[in-house]
Amino acid sequence: MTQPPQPDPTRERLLDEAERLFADKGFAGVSVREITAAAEAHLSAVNYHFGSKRNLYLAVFRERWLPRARRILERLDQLEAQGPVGPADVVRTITEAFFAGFADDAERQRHHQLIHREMCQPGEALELIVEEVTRPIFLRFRRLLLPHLPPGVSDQEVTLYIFSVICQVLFFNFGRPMVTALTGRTYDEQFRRLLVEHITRFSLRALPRGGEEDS
Amino acid sequence: MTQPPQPDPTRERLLDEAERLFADKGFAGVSVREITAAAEAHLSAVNYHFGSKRNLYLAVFRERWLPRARRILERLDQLEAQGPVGPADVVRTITEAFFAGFADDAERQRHHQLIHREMCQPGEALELIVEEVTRPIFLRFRRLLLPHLPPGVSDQEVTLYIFSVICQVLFFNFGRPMVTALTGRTYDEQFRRLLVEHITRFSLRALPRGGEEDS
DNA sequence: TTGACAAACGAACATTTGTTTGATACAAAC
DNA sequence: GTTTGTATCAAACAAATGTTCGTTTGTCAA
Repeated sequence: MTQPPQPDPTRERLLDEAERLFADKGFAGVSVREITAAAEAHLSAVNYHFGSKRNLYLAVFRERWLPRARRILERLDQLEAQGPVGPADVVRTITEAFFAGFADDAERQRHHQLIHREMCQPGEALELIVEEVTRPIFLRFRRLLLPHLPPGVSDQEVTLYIFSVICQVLFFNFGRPMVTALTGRTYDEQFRRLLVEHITRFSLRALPRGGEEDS
Repeated sequence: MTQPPQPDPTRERLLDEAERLFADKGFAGVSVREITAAAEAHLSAVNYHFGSKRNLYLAVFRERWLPRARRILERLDQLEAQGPVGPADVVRTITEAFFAGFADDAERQRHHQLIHREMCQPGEALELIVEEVTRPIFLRFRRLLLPHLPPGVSDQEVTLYIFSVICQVLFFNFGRPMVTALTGRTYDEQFRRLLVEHITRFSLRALPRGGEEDS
């Protein structure tokens, strides 16, 4: 009674294992045979279900990555729906969404590794991401923030501010190996809370204050 | 009279083209044949001079990437040598070093793409980078910053602060495709100056002020 | 001339690569 | 039963992969 939505088990398994392996080793670093073996599917299953290896890669973004990213977007919509909120709520919500808005630690890691790789080597997937996720996040962020900014702040300044907030969230997620190497700390629940706290406070202190802008 | 240092032309050409191609397409995305063709060298030249493809990759980091990164380090040493400086000078110097401390735009792009890829998929090269570059930068940054921080600030807080500054510098460099897609701006001289200005002001406003720390 | 050495070369090695083809199993529809 | 469509399978394809081998070339020293 609880399994009506099982459209195509092997197709789903292929997507799962492909996402895991693509995140781990990149597109060129994984072979179709490796994927099909991990998914316990036949070698030709990839070309049968997706047409080509590259199409499978794009399908991972369309059918796995984007839906997850849209959940982050929804959090901002929920925040916006509940009436006027302070800048602290805005920054904290978006930061927490990136750090806690996933099923488990492995999923969050895969998610960020995938976009990280795509930013390394911009392809068709990055256009999808920018238009469907990044730009909407920017729009909402800006809309939520504007009421709390002094009148003198330019659009450009707001854009750069948002970049500086988002880039921290991204970095502390996909720069994990470096953060761990330099701090010696593992990404346990406690450390994640600390990071959210830090990014929020840091970004709030840096909020454009207006009046001091010249040169 | 101007070419005494030419130890091994083809070896140098291999390193040059390998760096360019590895930065562009990643380790697995480039073939030895592609590298040797670009360097106008023989196919077996890679194995002759470096032993293997992976050794060539590591040689790129050791003989190209690290020396360049050390020049950034030297800028901090010069700043430290010239006596007491304010936090604005510290942040601005390190930011400018990452944005302007390269021969040309292509070199800066390659440089950041290489480390970006290595952070994506940590390998032997990342250990080199962390120990030889990242950690020393952190140490100098901390040393230069400490005199200007209120007494209540913890070591951990300083570490996270430095991360948040550095990650902006890195992001605006290797997140270029996304920044361009969202702002529509190209990375010309004017925009780079604007970014340095933004990161500096943003980071200075966010400087830990002490006294407000609890919970 | 001879010897020694580093570099480049041509050619091949055995794997691995993504993709294609044709046959087979199996279900539901007619 | 027959047909139809979907999924899986074995097998093979041509192309590309990293690496190795033996030879040749050029250069400097004895």
